[in-house]
Amino acid sequence: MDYKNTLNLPQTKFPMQAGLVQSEPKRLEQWRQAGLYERIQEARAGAPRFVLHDGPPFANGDVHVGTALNKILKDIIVKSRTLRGYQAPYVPGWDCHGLPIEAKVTQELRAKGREDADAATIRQECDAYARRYVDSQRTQFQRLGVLGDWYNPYLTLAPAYEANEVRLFADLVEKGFVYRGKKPVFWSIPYRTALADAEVEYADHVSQSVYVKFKLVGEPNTFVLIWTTTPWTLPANLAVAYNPELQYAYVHANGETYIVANLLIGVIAQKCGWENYQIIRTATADELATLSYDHPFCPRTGRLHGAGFVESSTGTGFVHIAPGHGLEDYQLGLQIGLPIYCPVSDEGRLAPTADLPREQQLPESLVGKSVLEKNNRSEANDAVIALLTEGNALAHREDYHHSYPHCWRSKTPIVFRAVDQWFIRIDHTVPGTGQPFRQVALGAIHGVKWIPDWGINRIKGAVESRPDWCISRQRTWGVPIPAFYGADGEPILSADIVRKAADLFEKHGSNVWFSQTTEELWAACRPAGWTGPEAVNRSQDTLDVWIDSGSSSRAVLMQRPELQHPGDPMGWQADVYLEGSDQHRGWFQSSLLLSLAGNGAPPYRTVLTHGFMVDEDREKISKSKQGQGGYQKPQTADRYVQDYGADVIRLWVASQDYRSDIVVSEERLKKVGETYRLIRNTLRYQLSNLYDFDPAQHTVPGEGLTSLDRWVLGEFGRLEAEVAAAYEAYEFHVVYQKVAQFVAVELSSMYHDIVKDRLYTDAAGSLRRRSTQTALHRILSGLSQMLAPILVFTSDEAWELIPGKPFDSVHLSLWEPGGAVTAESEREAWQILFSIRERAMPELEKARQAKLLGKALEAKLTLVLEGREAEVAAAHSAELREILNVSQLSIEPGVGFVARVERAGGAKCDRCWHWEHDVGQSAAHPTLCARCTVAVSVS
RNA sequence: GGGGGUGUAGCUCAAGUGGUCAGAGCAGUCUCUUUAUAAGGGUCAGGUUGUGGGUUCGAGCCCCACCACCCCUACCA
Repeated sequence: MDYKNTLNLPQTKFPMQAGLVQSEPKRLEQWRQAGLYERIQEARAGAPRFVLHDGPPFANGDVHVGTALNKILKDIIVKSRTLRGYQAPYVPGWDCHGLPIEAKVTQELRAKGREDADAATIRQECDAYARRYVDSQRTQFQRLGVLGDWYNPYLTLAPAYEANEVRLFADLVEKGFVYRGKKPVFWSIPYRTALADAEVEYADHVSQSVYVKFKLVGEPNTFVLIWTTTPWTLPANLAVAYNPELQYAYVHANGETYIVANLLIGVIAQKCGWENYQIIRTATADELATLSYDHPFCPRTGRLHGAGFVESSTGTGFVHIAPGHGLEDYQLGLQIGLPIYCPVSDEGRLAPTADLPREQQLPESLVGKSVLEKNNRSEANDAVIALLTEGNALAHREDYHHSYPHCWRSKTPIVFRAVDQWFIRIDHTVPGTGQPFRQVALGAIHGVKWIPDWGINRIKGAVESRPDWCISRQRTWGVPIPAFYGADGEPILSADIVRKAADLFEKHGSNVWFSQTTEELWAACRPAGWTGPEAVNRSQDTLDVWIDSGSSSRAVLMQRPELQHPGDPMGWQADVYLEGSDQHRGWFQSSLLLSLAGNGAPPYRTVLTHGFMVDEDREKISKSKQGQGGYQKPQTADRYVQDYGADVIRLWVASQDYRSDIVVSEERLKKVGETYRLIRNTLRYQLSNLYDFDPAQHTVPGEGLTSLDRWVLGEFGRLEAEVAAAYEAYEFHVVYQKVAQFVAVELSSMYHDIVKDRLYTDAAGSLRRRSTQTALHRILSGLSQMLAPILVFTSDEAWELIPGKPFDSVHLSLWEPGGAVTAESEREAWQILFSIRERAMPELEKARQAKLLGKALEAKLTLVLEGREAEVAAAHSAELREILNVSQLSIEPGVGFVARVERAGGAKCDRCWHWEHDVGQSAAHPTLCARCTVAVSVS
């Protein structure tokens, strides 16, 4: 007779093969139809709130793996808090304004021959463009298993958002933070606009550096030598700076006399080809202060000034000062009363200005020369160098390799250029505190928790060193700065005006600023009882996009009822912000400054930071490398999802400590795929052995469980507690490590392997089997729950098949970890038993290698034990035999540890494969052991 | 050029205030199983903790220098 079908062999609908790429979209659809996100929020109504505020990605392009990492981490946090009973809403957002979209749209319009499109038209196109990408990115984010309020996100282009952003701006105006000034700012020539610090990327660059002779007035044949990497700024030169702390000397060479810094003489001599130079005498700082020089090609003179920022590491010790082209130059210029002279037009061409008499300015030959570089050369540089050569003012010219700021969009080198712009004054004295805003901000930083803790240094560094915030952009696609200009050209800006504009934006969208006439706008925005000048023009500038996203505390956190912490006066503050570490300078900072200035408090309580994606060589994933065939496939989220499935991607995200860099490689993903299969098979094993288990009827209470089951539940309880703590601390890689280890060791290698015999061969309804099923059921539920934030699809798939579950989705369930605890004495006994097992296994393996036996059940094992081990083993000999999985075990007291293996006696039971002496006692079942005979007759 | 971070077996992670702490899992090897079977069990092997110094009776863990990579920064004018 074939007894195989009398066994309780595993049965389940949970497939071994996941087929994630096909199955995940189905589950996603199931969730969508069920309104899972909404149901979760309803289920947690009244529960304590946990708010993670989303940093808005830019609504352009496909979702990059790095962006996917960020979103997945956020989702893991939200889901894990939800699981623990919090109401954790997730409102995704998108950053919709800005140069990349405007550039793309104008390009498209140009291609369609619509070069004459006006601002309002361009903006409508931009709006449509941004929304298109919001849709496409939304789909990609959802595919990752991220749950949220996807169809009610926050968009920085929404009229209500713009209105609240502008109201926040009004508060800043009211408190005196905002001013208009002419200062050097980053300027993108191709896009004809000022750029924010955060819109600048550093890249390697080769500059044409020149050593230039400035002829001293009244000292024949004597020159001050300056060095610059930007020859095109020389027409703007108004002074020369030296460092009073440095030593300078007169040097005679090639028949001329030069003044340079002592420390640099050697280097300069080599570069300029001074073969037999002589140091004539030192030049004191007092002496230098009296000197003036003739500009090399503009008919004017300048003076020398002491300045601490001049360094002696490179150059000549003298710095050419152009207050219109550098921040330090500008500051020095202000100090000594120089005009902020910037003879470069918006288009990046040299041009005279009204700051100086025309005759003192650049020669006609330079006018119109373009500063913009192509292949490391620019017309302006070439023309200036030609003039210098002509005038015998060029001492040396060489390529200079360094990293230089570039426009993030056009990838061209930016220029520093003084223009009239709107600024936020960072050192503004905060009304009511008497403290400079910068100090207030630094103080507030200490009230926020930064994870990892070095994050505080980053944000402090950013706030300490930042200049005033240039907030105006010469662009169309953005929130207009609601300012006007009077007949005299002076700006008109007040909080009341701005608030009225905000109301207008709220009603009609900010497009009104471009579609209506100045008269109409002024009529709508002019405050009642206005006594100031009347507006004749409106501002054409838009706000820096960092003001957009940085205003989300006002425009989102304070607006949405579901994001408030009821009963907390500061309840609008988010619990967590989570972005890449570059955002210390970016969104973390802009959000902090704006919320502090406008709302009076930081927008967040904890700021979490993650590292960046690097490839297998730990080099950053770069577009250029992609272009050179460095990657086989595009580094988009979708591509990885299509290859591995979202759950594997999520497990990969969880597997690494995200606080440092994240390695993305096929090898790594394949390894994680292995772990995924291990976990999946574990869940499958448990499910498949619960096919006939109804927790309502069959659950065995704690005291009735077998000791082994109590042991495993105790271990599992400890795991749950550790995993819960790891989630709490945002250490998901610890979750991964602990779970993977537990699944591989405690479950797969130990418990599951041991318990197979009971589950398959005991009578289906036997206490021992039901006891083990009780444990499996408990572990399966808990395991699904602790995996749910990471394996969002797989855990739900398993959960669905768990008998008697009280929630229809694991994501709705409440996870209460760390329930069962094994008594200490029982735990100690099991530790001893497993330690004996560990030492006995190799002995069994030796016998196997010697071909004495195949499976352990063919063995009889004799253990010689001493002391406590002997005691425990004797008291638990049945358990010990079971965990060794041998047919026969004999324990003998003795000395030390000896394990003797021989073939088991008796006969092999046809059903359970144990070797027993009681096989054949039943006439009905002559090939069965006594235990199986009972099992067969019961069932 | 400055600031911050990282660097432990092929891969991910561990190793309170320096003292059996060099460990785990995975992958790899050999092997047993056909009652989780495109699964499962067992066995073995793997690292002079980026490099070089130093402090100490004793250092992945403290100090110094250097190297590699990542992030931020500075118009080296």
